Amino acid sequence: MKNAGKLRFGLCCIFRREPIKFRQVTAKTLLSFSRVEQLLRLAEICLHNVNSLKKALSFVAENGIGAFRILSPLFPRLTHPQVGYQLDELPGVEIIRKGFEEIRRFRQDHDIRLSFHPDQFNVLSSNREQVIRNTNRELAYHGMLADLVDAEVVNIHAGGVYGNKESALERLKENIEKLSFPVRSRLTLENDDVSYSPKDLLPVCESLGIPMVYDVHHHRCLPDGLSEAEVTERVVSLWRSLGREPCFHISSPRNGWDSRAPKPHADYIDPADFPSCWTGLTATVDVEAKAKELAVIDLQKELGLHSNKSGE
DNA sequence: GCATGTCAAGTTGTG
DNA sequence: CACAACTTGACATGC
Repeated sequence: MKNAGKLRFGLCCIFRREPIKFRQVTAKTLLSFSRVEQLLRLAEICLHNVNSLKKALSFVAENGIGAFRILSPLFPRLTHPQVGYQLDELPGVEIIRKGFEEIRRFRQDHDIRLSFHPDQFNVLSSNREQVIRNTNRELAYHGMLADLVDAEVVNIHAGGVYGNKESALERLKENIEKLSFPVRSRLTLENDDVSYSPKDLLPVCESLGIPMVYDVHHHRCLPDGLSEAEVTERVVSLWRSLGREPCFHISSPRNGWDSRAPKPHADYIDPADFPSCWTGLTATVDVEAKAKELAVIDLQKELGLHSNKSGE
C-alpha cells in the first residue's frame, strides 16, 4: 500500500455515537445561585469534562485518529464577566489538575495533536477596543488550557473587513504581536468563506511567522485565483520553516456544490472532495463533519489508511 | 417523558 | 431590518 507520508486525521470536539459527552452551563443559570453554589456546580462540570477528555483521547488512540480538537467551553463560562472564575477557586481543583497530568502523558505517549478553535467572537482585526479586550481575555483562557493539556494549536479566523481590508489586516498584525507567549506561540490563522482567502492571509502569516491553517472547503467557497496545489505548497513550506507539521481542514457541503446559499457541513466527507495534492503529505487533516468520529473513521477507510488495530 | 426556546460575546450576507 | 451562518449542541423550561 502507499501512504508514504504520514497523513493523519483529526476529530473535532464531540462524538455522534460514542457515549462521550461534554457538559455545559449557561451564565443565566449560574446567576440564580450563590457564589459558593456556582463554584460547586462548575467544579462538578469541569471534572466531568476532564474525564470526558480522557475518554475522548483513548477513543482517538484506539481508532488510529491522530488529532483531536478540544471544544472551547471545557471550563464553561470561565471568562464570563459576571460568573467567571479561576481554576484554583474550584473545590477539588487538585483532582482536576491530576486529570490534566494524565491527559498530557497520554497525549505524548500516543502522539496525538491537540488544538483549539476559539469561536467567532474572537476578532483581532476589530476596530473596537472592547472587542479586542474580550478577545484577548478569551485567547488567554485558551492559552492556559493549551498549557494544561499540552495542545499545539490555537486557531482563529482573521475576522471582519470593516470596509478596508488593508487596515483591518494591519490591526490584526499589531494585535497578534501583543499576544502573550502561550497564545502567540500557538496561534494560527485560518482562511474563511466570506472575507479572508489564502491569498489575503499568506503574506500576513509569512511575515509574522504564524502558520496558516488551510481550509479547502472555505477556499472553494471564496476562490482567490490561487490553485489548491499552490496554496498547499505555500502553507506546507510555511509550517515546515517553523519546524511544525501542517494543518488542514476538510468538509463537504450538505447540499452539494451548486446550491448558492449557505453551505452547512454534511454528515460525511465525500472522498471526491479530498484534494489530490494532499495525498502522500505528512500533515494533519481535521475532519469537519456532523457524523463526527464515524466520518473520520469512514474517511480513513476510503483513503486506504488503516487504524492501529488493523495492523498495516 | 418529550418538545421547544434559549444560550456572553462579532461580522457578514441574505431574505 | 431581522435573522441565519459560522466548528453546533446542550440545557432549562413547560407541556
